[in-house]
Amino acid sequence: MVLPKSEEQLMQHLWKLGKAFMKDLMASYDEPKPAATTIATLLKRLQDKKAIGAKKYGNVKEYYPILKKEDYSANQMNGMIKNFFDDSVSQFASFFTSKNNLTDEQLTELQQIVEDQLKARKK
Amino acid sequence: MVLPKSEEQLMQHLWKLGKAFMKDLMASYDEPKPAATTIATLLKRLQDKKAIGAKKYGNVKEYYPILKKEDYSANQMNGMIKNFFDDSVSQFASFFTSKNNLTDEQLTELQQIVEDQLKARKK
DNA sequence: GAATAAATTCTACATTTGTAGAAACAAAAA
DNA sequence: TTTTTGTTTCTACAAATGTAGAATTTATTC
Repeated sequence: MVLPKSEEQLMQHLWKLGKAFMKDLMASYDEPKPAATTIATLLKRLQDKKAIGAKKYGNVKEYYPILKKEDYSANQMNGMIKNFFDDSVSQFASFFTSKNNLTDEQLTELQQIVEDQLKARKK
Repeated sequence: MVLPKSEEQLMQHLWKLGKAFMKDLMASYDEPKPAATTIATLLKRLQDKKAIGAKKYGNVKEYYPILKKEDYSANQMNGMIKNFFDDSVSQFASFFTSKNNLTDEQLTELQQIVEDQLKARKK
């Protein structure tokens, strides 16, 4: 599933909140906030796509994500890797570590992560 | 710069080719190939956006990327990190290494890359 | 219970994206 | 030099996306 930018943004808020009412979502937008009806439209579209669900309380609904952030981002990632790195993870890794996206600390942290990961697999 | 899917796809072909005439681009699409006019439209739009340039040879044009793949993908990547990993590169790295996107070999390779990178910086 | 406020549903519309036909054009082939 | 063919330019249009007003529905407050 690939969502348009505006819907993805809303999903980000909802993922962060876990579940939320209109007002919570509204609150999570920066100024200048979109019109409530704009958010409502996006919520409707996301429901149609089954990316989110809603539980009714009176006239008000509480929304919650159905699509998992992990799944969605893994997807995105794979798309990126495929398109920008010829499906070669190492090429990706190389790019990712060289561009000074990372501070020395982060790089050291990454080293640790990789090590742990390798250790975990050996078992 | 964020490009729509279809334009990005065309950019991928052009990045791979370096520079290309219509027929080269056409050739780089899998079956079922889009209509030539479809590609032409995308080329036009990309020119308007200054993502590509063209040199005229008679009635024919040779196209070349202006937007660099490295820049474009770095952008994408940063967007992903910001949106999906709270701006935390290490969180991203962690996700990235754990998802079994990586074989043991690749992970070892990454380890090497990180190490080299660190070593290079120490200087 | 009437007025107010928030959320929802319905409707609308401009812009962007995906896709391509028709016409014009120029290079190559016959 | 006429025909053919690939390319470009122009035009078009449906679908998706971004944005929101109007009307309606409830819940809440006076």
